[in-house]
Amino acid sequence: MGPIIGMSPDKKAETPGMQGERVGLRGLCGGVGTLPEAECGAASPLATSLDRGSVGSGGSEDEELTNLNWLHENLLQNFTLGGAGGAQPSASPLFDIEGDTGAPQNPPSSSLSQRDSLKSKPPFSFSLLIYMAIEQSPSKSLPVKDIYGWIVQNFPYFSSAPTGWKNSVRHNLSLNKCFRKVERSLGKLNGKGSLWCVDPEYRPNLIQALKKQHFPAAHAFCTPPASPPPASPPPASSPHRHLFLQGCSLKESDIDAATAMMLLNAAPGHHHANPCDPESPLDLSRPDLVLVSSDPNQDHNYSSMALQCCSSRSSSSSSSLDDGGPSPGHARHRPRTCRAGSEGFHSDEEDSDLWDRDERRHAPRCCSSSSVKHPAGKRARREVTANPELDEELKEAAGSLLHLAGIRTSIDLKKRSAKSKKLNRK
DNA sequence: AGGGATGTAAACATCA
DNA sequence: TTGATGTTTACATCCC
Repeated sequence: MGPIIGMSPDKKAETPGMQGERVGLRGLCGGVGTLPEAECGAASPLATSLDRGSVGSGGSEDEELTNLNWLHENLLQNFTLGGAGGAQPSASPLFDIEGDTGAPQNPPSSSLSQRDSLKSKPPFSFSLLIYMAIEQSPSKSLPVKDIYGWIVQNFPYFSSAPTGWKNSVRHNLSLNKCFRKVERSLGKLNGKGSLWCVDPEYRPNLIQALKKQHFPAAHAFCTPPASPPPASPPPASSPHRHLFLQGCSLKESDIDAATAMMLLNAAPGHHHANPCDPESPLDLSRPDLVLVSSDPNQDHNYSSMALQCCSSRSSSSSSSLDDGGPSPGHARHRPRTCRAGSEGFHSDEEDSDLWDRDERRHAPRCCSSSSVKHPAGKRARREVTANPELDEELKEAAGSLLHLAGIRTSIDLKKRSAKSKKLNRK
């Protein structure tokens, strides 16, 4: 997975639409400062989205379009609606967590071929699938079962696939540092297992991974007319990706926007509250969450730390979603901190910058890590940095969205040509 | 060629 | 007891 470059944190402030949506979600959940599912369990995406009944209504074997279509249909449309329409409920079933809004405006089954395409194996890694599932959930946390459900719903391929993929999902959840286990609240004792959320610290990794999964080939295959075609062969790094994109007729803007959606939806600066933090509801509207550090050292610290740990493969696209630690063994089999229960469900903010990876790895699984903690909001502060790279990405994302809306910005054009040049060089 | 990422399978433990 | 969940290990494959 990719070296992850954190995103500009200003998303919240800059995307009122999303904010409105979040606010809407928050309002739906009704609760603030409570465990995600404890309050929003009824609003579980699964509870609503699975009801849409598009699962397994399979068809032919369109192997290619699957996921961009899916991404486009579900993420982009939602986002654009949410962004342009303010707090309009999403048209996407994925985001239709209002629950009872009836048939989605753009049901996945609206297009036969599209639906059919959903029967193919997604080109996303399990990490990304899990990430998307979690991110699509209103509470930003899901039990394993709901993750299964989300995957099955959105990728019916898995509904008929051998159940080994579930093992893979669990394996990923356990193994991947990007995901954190969150014990269900005491008030939600029914139901087995824990909630899983995305570790905000690693969210950029996942975003980057998602981006990398689309961008290179997207540029190769879907180069916009404004840009010269890449001279080199498409850098599709895998046959699967290649296949997947070969039939892709999506415009680059679609792909960009898809990524943009994810970027914006999941940027570190996004500041939807940490689902792992009982004190931190999904409240994007809280201006106090946007802590902008004026300390360049902090910024650099964060940036360098994040970039270092996230780009262990020298900004190639394949650094681990794990922290990119030096030791594979360590990276892969890190002891997971137990954010368990009401008490163990500690905020990510408590994770320490100084608590380096090794310490983290060697920390006891169930940490009453009160001794090594950060003051709350430190992460938020450090993530809201003036990292120009993040800024660029955010601009790019915004440009993509504008482009999707038919508005081509100068930034957009510049970025695209720059991208094309970059690709040509490669 | 080697390392890393990813996928898959399996064993095992825990818990409802 | 059973099934779901979670962890860990091992191995294969692909890509850089």
